[in-house]
Amino acid sequence: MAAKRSSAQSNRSQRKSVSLQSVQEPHGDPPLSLDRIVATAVELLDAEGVDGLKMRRLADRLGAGAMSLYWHVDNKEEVFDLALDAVLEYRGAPQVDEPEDWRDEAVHLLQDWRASMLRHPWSASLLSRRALGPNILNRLELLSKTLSRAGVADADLNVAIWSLWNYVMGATITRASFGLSDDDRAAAQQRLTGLSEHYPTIERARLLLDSDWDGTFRKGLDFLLDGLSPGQNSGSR
Amino acid sequence: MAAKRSSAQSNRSQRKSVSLQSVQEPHGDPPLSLDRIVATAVELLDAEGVDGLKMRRLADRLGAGAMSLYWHVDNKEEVFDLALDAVLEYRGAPQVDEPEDWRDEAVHLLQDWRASMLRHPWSASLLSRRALGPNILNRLELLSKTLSRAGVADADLNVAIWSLWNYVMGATITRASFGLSDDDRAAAQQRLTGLSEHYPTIERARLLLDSDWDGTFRKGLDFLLDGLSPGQNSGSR
DNA sequence: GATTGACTCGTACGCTGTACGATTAGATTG
DNA sequence: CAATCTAATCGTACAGCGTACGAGTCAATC
Repeated sequence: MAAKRSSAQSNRSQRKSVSLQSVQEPHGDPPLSLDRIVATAVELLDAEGVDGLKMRRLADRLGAGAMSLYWHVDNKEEVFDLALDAVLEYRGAPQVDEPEDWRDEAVHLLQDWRASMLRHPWSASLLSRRALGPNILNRLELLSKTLSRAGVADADLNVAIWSLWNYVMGATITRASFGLSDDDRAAAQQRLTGLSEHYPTIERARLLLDSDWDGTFRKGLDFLLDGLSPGQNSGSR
Repeated sequence: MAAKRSSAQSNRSQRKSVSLQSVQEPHGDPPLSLDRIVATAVELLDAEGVDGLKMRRLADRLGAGAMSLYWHVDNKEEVFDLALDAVLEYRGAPQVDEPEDWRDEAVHLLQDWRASMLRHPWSASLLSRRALGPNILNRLELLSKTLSRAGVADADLNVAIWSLWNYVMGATITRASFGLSDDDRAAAQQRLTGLSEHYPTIERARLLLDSDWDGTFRKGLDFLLDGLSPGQNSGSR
């Protein structure tokens, strides 16, 4: 009998980030591993949402017993944390050292961030946990570097990063929680029409109705970047 | 025996908004009511967090049997939705019709929004549910009206509202999930110092460390408002 | 007095996360 | 070779959860 390794290695920050790519066995039941567990958890979350992830079901999908998971993982919470970070791996081109347009670079970084999360809508609702996995930190570092190279002073970097982060996270959560499906839009329409008398301005703005979410996100992002770069020529680009 | 009224009235959008104020009985066990249930749920959430809210405990606090709650409420989810909206009631002065500085008004509205949620940190983690309660809608309407009176064209209103909403929600969730306590900050410090080699720019920005959250929020908000009001004089104010 | 409808609640069920300890298989050691 | 150790798996069991169901209470109405 061995002492569960959990406490010995539950130092999660040290554990190398889990990749979703590398797990592709042809058939049979390959041995359990953290990578397989996380990859399957992401599958399950994609298919059934946050409430659909149960330890027994996860184990079933892996062809394993439920309790076998606990050798690799401390508890269910950790599965969530790992799944969230796994989904946030950045697969973009490594930054070059040429100046390039920093603004394009920042926009691309942030749009990709949002898109990655919207591909797995459950990830937005997990954001409230204080999990700074390596992939999140990596994205933050890339963003910081971009802004820094753009000439943002170290003293202002904090504000700039947080503003952009906040905007992206808010937009993503909002987008993920309001429907991606047409049914949801219909429901929203239904909800709002009855109340237009109490909320006339909301109705005038056509809030929530036939919105171009991606375009709205982009426009707002540009506004924010305009504000953040007072020196630049803040055209609408 | 009566048919549960649930389905008949679970038309939540019609139900008048629940107030936290009005529930103050000296002692004894006043009869159950939706107001009391929601108010007590908020208490319990404040004290124990999201995971601390169990139907049995909620009922205990109310001096009632667990199943009695289900006469007033469809399920636990609805308790969450109602608690979230209850906490978002706006207690500010009703808007006057004088012009006033629209920018100050908007800033005040958004700061109050954030502050209201930070007073109940669990509320941030509930944001991912698509619950547009009356109090949220009311705040959105106020914000819309302010922007509209400031001269924002109806066509741009949608973007403006969502940008501000996204920013505020992102900031609030981030602030609520990263620590309010000193222990949390110490932990963050601990986490980051080991990794400074991998994330040098993050460290230079002193991200997450001894940050003035309120000030950062305010500054970023100003940047966003600068971007949103291209016509105005976009001073640092 | 009988009936009704609003409201309360005890019991029970299915499901959850996971503690505990037995079991196995492979490597290491004498 | 046998003995021992370590990593990994999993069956069983338990406490706690949300809530379905139906019986119970009480005031208002006929």
